[in-house]
Amino acid sequence: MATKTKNYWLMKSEPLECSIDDALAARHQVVPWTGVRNYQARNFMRDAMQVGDGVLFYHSSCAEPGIAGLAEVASVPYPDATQFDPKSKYFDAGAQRAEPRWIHVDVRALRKTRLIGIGELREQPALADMVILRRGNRLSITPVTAAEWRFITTKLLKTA
DNA sequence: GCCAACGTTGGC
DNA sequence: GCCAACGTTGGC
Repeated sequence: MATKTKNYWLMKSEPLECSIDDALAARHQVVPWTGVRNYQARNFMRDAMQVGDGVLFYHSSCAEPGIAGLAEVASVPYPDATQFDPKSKYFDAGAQRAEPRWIHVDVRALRKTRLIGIGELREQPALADMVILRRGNRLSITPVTAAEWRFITTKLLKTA
């Protein structure tokens, strides 16, 4: 069986909900990536992610948006329990247990990094084509190229 | 709080 | 299937 190439992702989290510190403090540093309610983002998790893929842990909707840590995909895709919980803000009345609509993976935080703000990311010619930086981008999970990953984790983070 | 951009919904 | 209205995202 052929081993697939490792892929890379940027995953947004609101730090008030789950910051990189929260993730590092979790049991085994693993958090279930619940609450994604966008089909494109779901499809990345369901169809393309593999255990061990690299993840840029990004803080969004906060005072200092940017990359805050490194993580990895830690599980295969499985149904998001919050879709069935009427008390959850992610409850989806249309989701059927027999055919779950929302699927997610677990993410393991590896380490906190210095905060690489969105402004700094935009300054890098090497990152000019990053999906996250595209005009109007709102996707909470976006693919990162191997070259972008290498640039960020070696060049931008070499002293961190 | 503003608002551009985008996804979803639902009437037709 | 079209598309206007509406809701959400997320940086600023």
